[in-house]
Amino acid sequence: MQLVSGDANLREQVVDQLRIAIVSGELPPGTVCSVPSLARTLGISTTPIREALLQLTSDGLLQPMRNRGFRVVDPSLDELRGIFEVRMQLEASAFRKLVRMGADDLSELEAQADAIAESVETGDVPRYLAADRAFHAELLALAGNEVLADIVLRLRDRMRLYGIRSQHGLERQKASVPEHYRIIEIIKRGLEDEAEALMTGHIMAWEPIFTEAIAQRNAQV
Amino acid sequence: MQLVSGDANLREQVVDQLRIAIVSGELPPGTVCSVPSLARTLGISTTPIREALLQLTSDGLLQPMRNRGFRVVDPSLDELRGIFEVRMQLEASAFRKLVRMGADDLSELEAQADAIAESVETGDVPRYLAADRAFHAELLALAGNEVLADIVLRLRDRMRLYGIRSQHGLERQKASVPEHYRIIEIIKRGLEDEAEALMTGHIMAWEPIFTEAIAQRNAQV
DNA sequence: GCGCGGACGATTGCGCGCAAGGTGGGGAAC
DNA sequence: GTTCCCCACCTTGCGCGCAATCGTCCGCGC
Repeated sequence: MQLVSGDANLREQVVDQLRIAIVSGELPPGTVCSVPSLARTLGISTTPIREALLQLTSDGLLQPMRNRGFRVVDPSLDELRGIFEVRMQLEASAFRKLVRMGADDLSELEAQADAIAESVETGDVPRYLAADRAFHAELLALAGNEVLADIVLRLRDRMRLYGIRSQHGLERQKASVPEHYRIIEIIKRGLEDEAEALMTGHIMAWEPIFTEAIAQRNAQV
Repeated sequence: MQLVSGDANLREQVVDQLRIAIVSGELPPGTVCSVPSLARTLGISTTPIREALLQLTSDGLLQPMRNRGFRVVDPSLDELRGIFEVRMQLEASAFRKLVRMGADDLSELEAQADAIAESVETGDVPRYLAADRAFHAELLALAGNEVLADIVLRLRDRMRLYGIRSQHGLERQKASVPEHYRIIEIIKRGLEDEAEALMTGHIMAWEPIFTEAIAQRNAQV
């Protein structure tokens, strides 16, 4: 893991890098991070490390082990199911609300949909993830409930993305491309009846992929 | 504000105390807290203070002002509406699911419902809040989605309780007593059709009370 | 061979100092 | 009186050391 000098303060850099390392599987579940060891590895002081680990603990990615360090939590199937259940409800209802309200400026959505399509074309998985996240963030912002948007985005950032590069994962990425354009079209035309079903399917299609990936991982261990 | 020696570490004590002070209105919106000033006030070092303020910032109760301190965020009506919208959806569907599944042990719920009734009887508002929170926490736990339960409880802990002691607030407390018993009865009898409406009403009945309280406060300033 | 105890090592939580940076107010200039 | 500039104060973010605590491992006794 390497710190990039993008953000100003060290704490946020550590949070971002560790989160990526955890959700991508680079830091497998069960790995124990400690404040002093990470400080040595990254060549910085313990203070921003400690603050970052506390943040990730609050986010549900780490769990503290008294005087032993912070352990990367096991992504249980129950947790995954719980996350998908909440996301499905909130994003579907937010989308339906957005379709009912209508929206003026869909250019950002269109730009991100294009970025998603290009990423799938070129096989650029990190860019796909970033663009997909940005697309849904914009969608949620348009729906006009910041609290809901914040919750959903945090849930996204908490999910392990183990199956993303699998055969099924790549197929799902490809299948998601037209769905994003369809989402935009539904907003433009105000097709409220189609909204909920499309969004539900769009989200839940990922569940078996992640479930399978986590189940495989658990079977290995 | 005073630190109680209940929890072990100072950080959590500070978080809890500050959260109570903020949601109760003891620390009005706009108040600026700084790490060194709070450290002097509480007579402890800056480190646990700083960690607590970062936590509350992440929870949405404070917002950092570069080199000026942490400001208690203004509880906008939009935010309140957003919180209620999410809570309504999640708690109602979780309750419906629980009624469908059924539950074995409702003794904890009954105990908390009794505590709620007693608190209203004696006018013990803090105890009412604690018991009501515990009741709904148990309800969410029985529904079997930890992720959802965590989200809802965090939203509860984020809401300002300004109107709780008003005339309408006290009336609402009294009206909520039979509703809690009714909730238990609905689980016992598996009355799935009544579940969603009751829970929605039970939650949303508070919205105008808090809305009014916040609107009044905003009008004063 | 097996169970137990004590010491070692590592970790957390907290206290504290310091450099960098921004805010606001007071004083000077016009 | 108004405006502008500069300085002093306060803040954040980070580095670092220390006491208390817990897990672990090795050696000793049985």
